[in-house]
Amino acid sequence: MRRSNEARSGAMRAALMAAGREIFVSAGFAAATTPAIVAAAGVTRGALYHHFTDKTALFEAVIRAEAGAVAAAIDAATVAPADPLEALRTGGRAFLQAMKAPGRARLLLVEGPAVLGPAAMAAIDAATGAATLRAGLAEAMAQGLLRPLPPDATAQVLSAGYDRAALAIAGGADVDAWVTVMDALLEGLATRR
Amino acid sequence: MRRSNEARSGAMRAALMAAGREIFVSAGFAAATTPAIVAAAGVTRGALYHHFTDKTALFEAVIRAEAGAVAAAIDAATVAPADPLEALRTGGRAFLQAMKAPGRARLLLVEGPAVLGPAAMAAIDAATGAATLRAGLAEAMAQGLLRPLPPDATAQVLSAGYDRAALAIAGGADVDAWVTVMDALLEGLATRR
DNA sequence: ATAACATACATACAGAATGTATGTAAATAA
DNA sequence: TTATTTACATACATTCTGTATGTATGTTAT
Repeated sequence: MRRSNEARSGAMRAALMAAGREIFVSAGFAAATTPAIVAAAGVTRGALYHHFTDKTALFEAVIRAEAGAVAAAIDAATVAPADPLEALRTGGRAFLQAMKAPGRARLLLVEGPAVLGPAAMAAIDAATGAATLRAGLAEAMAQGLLRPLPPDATAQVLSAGYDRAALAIAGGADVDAWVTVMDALLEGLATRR
Repeated sequence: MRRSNEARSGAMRAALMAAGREIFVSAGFAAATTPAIVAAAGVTRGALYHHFTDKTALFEAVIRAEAGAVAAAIDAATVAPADPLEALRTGGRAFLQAMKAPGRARLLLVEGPAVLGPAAMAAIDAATGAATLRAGLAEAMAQGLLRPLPPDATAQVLSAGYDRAALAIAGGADVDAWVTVMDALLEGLATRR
């Protein structure tokens, strides 16, 4: 069985990331041991430390993949938005839907900020989805649909609300109540007619 | 020098919690080693493991103290509120003020949820401050000052916004922008007149 | 095609941290 | 005062992390 190095590396990285995701979710980053991870992948620690500088680097790769998946799901859901406000509501719902993936909320909202730091997580989010939210808000404000407010802080506060909703839903909470509240929040920020 | 066991234990627990807080803040829970903590307290690991079952138990004691301090600061600031809505705004500002204590935002909002879990942190918050916020919202809704919404989800979403604000401020952000946004959020949820 | 080299991965090792077990001194109880 | 519990220190066993080293497989050049 002869495989190119590129194919081998790609498959190995994917296998390590999948195993890492599994252990990180079930045990948390701190209790996720590298022996457990490589056992789940059916390899040795040599492979892990060949492809990733350390346990944190593997974790970061997993986080980036998760963040990318969420961003892709939101992008796919917000094609052809009627208006910026509707786009925000739709994007929010798509976010909550995407965050239902098992373990994803814990990875992106709890472990990630603790392990990589809030700043690094913000940078990852910015590279993926957060910029879209901020741009959507700014656009809605420019069109006079939303009250003029500091766009950065507004985007982050709304994002924090959606994050908390995602965590609650991951914990078994009812989706509808949270969608209701988030929609009310957005409507409250809309200009009066 | 003769001291009662109760006094000894109290002083030792306080010293360990102070040293733990210091190291947890500077290094994070994972990188905070028990040798470093007891060195900062000027004792040995024997004292630590006599008073706390493990490193996590010490951490939880520190977290509970921090949460209690925040709750006390909010309580002190919200004596004699004009109306429920004003109480919410005042409480929010007091929260942001209290969260300026160095390292507090990281402890309560980043490390705590990761180490103890979001559920345990919610329980700690509930025992301290979160119940007040929820009650304030419910009261404001009952008086017709706020739109009727699921009180739990609403309280958590607002709390998440204030949390994010506290983290941003801890990271050096300007307080005013965040107060503006949070006040706008509350005003948006108020009933129209 | 084969020698020379690089890449992929496994094995072996050194250091450090955690939690426990055990030992000693001080305080409380009998 | 003696007995017993409490407070703390020291010593130990286990386990994990990251690195160093070794081997096999793939790639490049002559």
